[in-house]
Amino acid sequence: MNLRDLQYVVAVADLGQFGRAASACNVSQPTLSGQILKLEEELGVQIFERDGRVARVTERGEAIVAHARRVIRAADDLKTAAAASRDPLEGPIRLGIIATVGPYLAPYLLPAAARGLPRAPIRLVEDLTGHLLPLLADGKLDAAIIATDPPGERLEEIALYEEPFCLMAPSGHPFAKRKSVRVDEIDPRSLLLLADGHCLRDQALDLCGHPDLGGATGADMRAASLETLLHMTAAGFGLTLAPHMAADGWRGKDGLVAVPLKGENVARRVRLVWRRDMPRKAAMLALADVARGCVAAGRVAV
Amino acid sequence: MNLRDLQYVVAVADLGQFGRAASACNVSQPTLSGQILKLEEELGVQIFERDGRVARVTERGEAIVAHARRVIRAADDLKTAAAASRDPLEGPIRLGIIATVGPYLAPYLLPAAARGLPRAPIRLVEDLTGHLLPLLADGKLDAAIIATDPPGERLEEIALYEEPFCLMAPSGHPFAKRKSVRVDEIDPRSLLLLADGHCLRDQALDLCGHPDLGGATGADMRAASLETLLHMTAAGFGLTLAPHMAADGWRGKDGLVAVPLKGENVARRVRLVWRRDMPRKAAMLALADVARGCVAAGRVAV
DNA sequence: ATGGACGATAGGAATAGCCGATCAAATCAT
DNA sequence: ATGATTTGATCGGCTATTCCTATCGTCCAT
Repeated sequence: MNLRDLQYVVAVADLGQFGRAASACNVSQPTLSGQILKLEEELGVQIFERDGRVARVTERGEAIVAHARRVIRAADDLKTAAAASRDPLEGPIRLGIIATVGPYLAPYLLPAAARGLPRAPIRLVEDLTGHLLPLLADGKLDAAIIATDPPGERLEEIALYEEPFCLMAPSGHPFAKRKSVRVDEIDPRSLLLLADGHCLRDQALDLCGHPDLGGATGADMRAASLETLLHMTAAGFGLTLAPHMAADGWRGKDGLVAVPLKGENVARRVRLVWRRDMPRKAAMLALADVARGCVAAGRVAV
Repeated sequence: MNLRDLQYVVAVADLGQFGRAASACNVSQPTLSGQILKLEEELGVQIFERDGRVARVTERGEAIVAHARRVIRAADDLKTAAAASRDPLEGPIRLGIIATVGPYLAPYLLPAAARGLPRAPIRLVEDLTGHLLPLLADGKLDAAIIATDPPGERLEEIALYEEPFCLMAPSGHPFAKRKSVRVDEIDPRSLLLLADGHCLRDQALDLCGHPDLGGATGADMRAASLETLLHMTAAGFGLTLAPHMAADGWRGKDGLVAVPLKGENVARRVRLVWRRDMPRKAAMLALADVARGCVAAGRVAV
């Protein structure tokens, strides 16, 4: 058995074809075929079902493939650890970030990181929490910035900042003139919400209640971005909860007013998370420092 | 990089010498030296410090070695998974068992397992919980039978049975004639205890109090085995808490009486634990069934 | 039926891994 | 101090593995 063979197996499992897998691995198709055949014989398990069209993973093969992924991830970690032991702050950091933080933090974070971590270029991936965490677990991301409790013990986290929510109301709205609004004053049916999967959607529903009403909110919005939501709010379609950094971008613009919220937990905790096995903890801590610096020094948020 | 190279690294780290490591790996010393040298160059990290006498792991090497162990364990798991996918119930099970369970359960468990799991011979390792758990984590054991909560999320467990404690008293003792004794009636200073590291010692102290007195119990015993303790008790040196299965062995013998205990938590929960990554869960569940069968069917315990 | 896509097979070339023999440095015993 | 011993590195040659190109068989779609 061999690390390379396992990479071949994973490639076939991912791409569904021997030929594609071979070119992805930069070897010829016969080479890959032969090695996999040999491995199957060595293990006594047929991993793939070849029916001429596609290569499917057999039921017994599934376990093998899963373990192969684990081995490869561990080997990658070893290489990363070796590189990190030269200089943990050197080498690219693949950073996931949720869609309701990315647009507002990135413009500050990226330049700050370029200064604070000059040898560690940041590659940003913006997506939903539910998509980022598997990528993280798979070793396809080095870290992620999210706003919910990370699941399980396999992840390590460090808090970046607390970000209060604001109620966003069109300027004509009765709330627009208020100093503050209590969460229980807000009619959840008037709330405009993001699409499923955005943690901000769940947090807004948690705060303003009635998640049991299902999707029966006023406009029944499933907006793909916070900006869409804010435009809709300005146009008078309803109200929105926005994190402070998003609200800040609209300060001074016409048509939309940010009103502080009163109540329990009217803030979200934004944190940096990474796999506990990831060998560049020093880089993670440095990145967290940079991010905290953005928030503290800049005009950004809380 | 290669799985074999990583095995070489781990062998050197474990044995402290290139030569020994080479023979442990069944290769010549020049081969092993060469491969490790090549790996060090490839990773850009000097893993070992050669000073002519011993090969020490460098500080930067420590991380590499730790990751290498992880890779190898994952690869071993893959092989195990392959074998298990043929028949999970085939192949030896290396089973750790704590010293206060082993002598009483093993005589029933081993024959029962030989019948219930005929193709999975049990290799029993008796030791303290604190020694078994690292062996388990290292993949040097497949499972362990312990009586405390397993730490962390990396282990999976299944309860086997609840085993009440009995107060063991010499036949002349006032408690010997009682139907039952409350734990708070027992003077902890009269308790004979096992050596440090036995969970039963801690459990006895938890029940009868005064762990803050340090070792100031009556006879200040640190017995290595429960049998020693029971003999001491029979000889009148004090009292002992014994799990039901151990007490049962003395039933009918002169000089020692087992008295049921009253109170909270006067039982221990014996369970089977294994690494979550271990691919033979089916064998674990079958083994647990066998063990439960011993306890239920036999005259053993509760 | 036929062309195209896919994987298996065969034979030869390149590479990597291995061994025995030997060398250099450090340690130990006299 | 000095020779013996131990330990790891180096060298030359051998072997096994891995890889490639070319080719074939099979299945599917046209």
